[in-house]
Amino acid sequence: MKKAPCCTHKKTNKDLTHTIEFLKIISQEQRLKILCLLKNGEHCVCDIWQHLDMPQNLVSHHLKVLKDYGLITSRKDGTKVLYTIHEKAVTQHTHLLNHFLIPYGN
Amino acid sequence: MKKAPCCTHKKTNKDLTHTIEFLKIISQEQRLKILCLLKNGEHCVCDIWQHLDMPQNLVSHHLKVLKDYGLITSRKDGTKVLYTIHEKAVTQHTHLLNHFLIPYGN
DNA sequence: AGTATATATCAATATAGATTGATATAACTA
DNA sequence: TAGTTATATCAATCTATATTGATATATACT
Repeated sequence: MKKAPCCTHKKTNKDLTHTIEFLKIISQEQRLKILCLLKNGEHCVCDIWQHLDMPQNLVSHHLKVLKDYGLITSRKDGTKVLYTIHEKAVTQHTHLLNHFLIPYGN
Repeated sequence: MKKAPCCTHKKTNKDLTHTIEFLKIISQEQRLKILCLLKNGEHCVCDIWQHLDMPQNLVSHHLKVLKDYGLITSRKDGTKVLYTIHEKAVTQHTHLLNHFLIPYGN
């Protein structure tokens, strides 16, 4: 049986690990909603928790997860902290994902 | 604050639920490996568990999850069961995912 | 300085789901 | 029919992580 590249090559295996990490992070309703909200512009934490109707500390926690993995960035503005999607990083990860799902030439 | 479509519209909310289900299913190393293996051709269960070095019953279980969600199909061939990726379904789900992550016009 | 608002952190609990071991079913072969 | 191979199912356990409640920090305002 011919071995598939996704499971043999070291580089591809590393890519797989990264893709799984990425997927585990975004496969969570609250976090995907946050990303979707941020993809169209900068928002502070209070915007987010009021809009998504979830506790402030939980939003902060999810934002930390997203930021730690480089999917969003932040900047301070007075007492507020404004978050933005890191479009380039997200795009790179989705491209990597497609690599594992879509056959060559599609 | 202008509400983002991903969280307001009923249709989009339904899409979000489906996308989350899809992501939860593929955000699992063994399952993504299986999909990656199947994306380049049909394989029986014994191919898969031998190739991915995991117990047969676990492979069967993951295959069931993937099939129940329509990401793969199967056909019998004697004692063997051959599985294939359902390319169209996978592509549809990845498109839906991009909708939640990539800003309009990108 | 004292109060209010915005955000972050931490420990504890709850919960979903991956994995394992044992066993069942189904088809082919001698 | 008995034995062998391929696959599926079930119950039990293990593990990761989302959520909650309480609290800390940091900035702005009077």
